[in-house]
Amino acid sequence: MGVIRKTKTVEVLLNEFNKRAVAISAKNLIKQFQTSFNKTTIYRVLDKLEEDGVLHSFLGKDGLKWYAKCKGCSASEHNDLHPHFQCLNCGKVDCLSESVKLPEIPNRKIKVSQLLIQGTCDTCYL
Amino acid sequence: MGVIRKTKTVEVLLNEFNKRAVAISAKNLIKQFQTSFNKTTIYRVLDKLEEDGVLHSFLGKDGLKWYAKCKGCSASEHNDLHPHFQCLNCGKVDCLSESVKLPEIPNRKIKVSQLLIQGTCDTCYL
DNA sequence: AATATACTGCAACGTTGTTGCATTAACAAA
DNA sequence: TTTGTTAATGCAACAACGTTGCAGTATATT
Ligand SMILES: [Zn+2]
Ligand SMILES: [Zn+2]
Ligand SMILES: [Zn+2]
Ligand SMILES: [Zn+2]
Repeated sequence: MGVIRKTKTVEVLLNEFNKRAVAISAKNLIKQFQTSFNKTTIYRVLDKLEEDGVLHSFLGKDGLKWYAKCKGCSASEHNDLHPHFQCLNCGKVDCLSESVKLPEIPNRKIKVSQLLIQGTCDTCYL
Repeated sequence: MGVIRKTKTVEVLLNEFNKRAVAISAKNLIKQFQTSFNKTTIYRVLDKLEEDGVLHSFLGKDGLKWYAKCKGCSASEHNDLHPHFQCLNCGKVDCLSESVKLPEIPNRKIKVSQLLIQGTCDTCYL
């Protein structure tokens, strides 16, 4: 399907992802824009933006859904196999550009992988 | 705290993990034993078994909580940094003994990591 | 057997996310 | 600009997974 119309919600959410260079959770966006948009709308716009290859999603440490901007993805090809880092202190989540070398697994066909690294981020690192 | 009393629930659940060599989701156990045990009890026993170093937990592809037997863990030291494999066809989840080499991340302190590999398992692999 | 308390079941609740449907707004054609 | 099509939205209700409080029960110790 894909995002077709340039609505207020799409504009505002996209602007948020452009402004902040980090990943943002759906929960966070819903809280931030609760006076402007309904949570259902936010979930649906995020879905569409992911289908379109504008955002990619992954699960954070508590199973919450996070989104971040894609680099070089399209609706037909998603390239989001990079690891993510979540700070256990401030909760911030970043995309890591470093690639992961997956272990060898006999007799199995690997399709996707998600690596979530947790620890202390540069800001919280004392 | 730890598991102290050998109750029926503990016995049955532990037996289940010993019988099957794979990871089991809380959801699965609740469904399987819904006539025998209350879901609250199952959640609590799993919690305790994890605290005791008998089981370790991780999140599967949908954010569901999975448990598997620990090898060489204790209440004081948990050694569950191995990756897991989830079959996209049959849903089965295994612990992988292979270790993962984490990417270098400057200015951050790594505490935990969870790697979930998804694909087709040996049984479903045609 | 009596006691202390860990464990259990139940009901009610919390959070994240989804669905159905009526209304509104975006876009294009007239 | 006006009109018409239909995607997008808001709302309420729901669904799934998991948690909490509390009263009653079972375990282990004396
Ligand atoms: Zn931080
Ligand atoms: Zn990312
Ligand atoms: Zn399989
Ligand atoms: Zn494991």
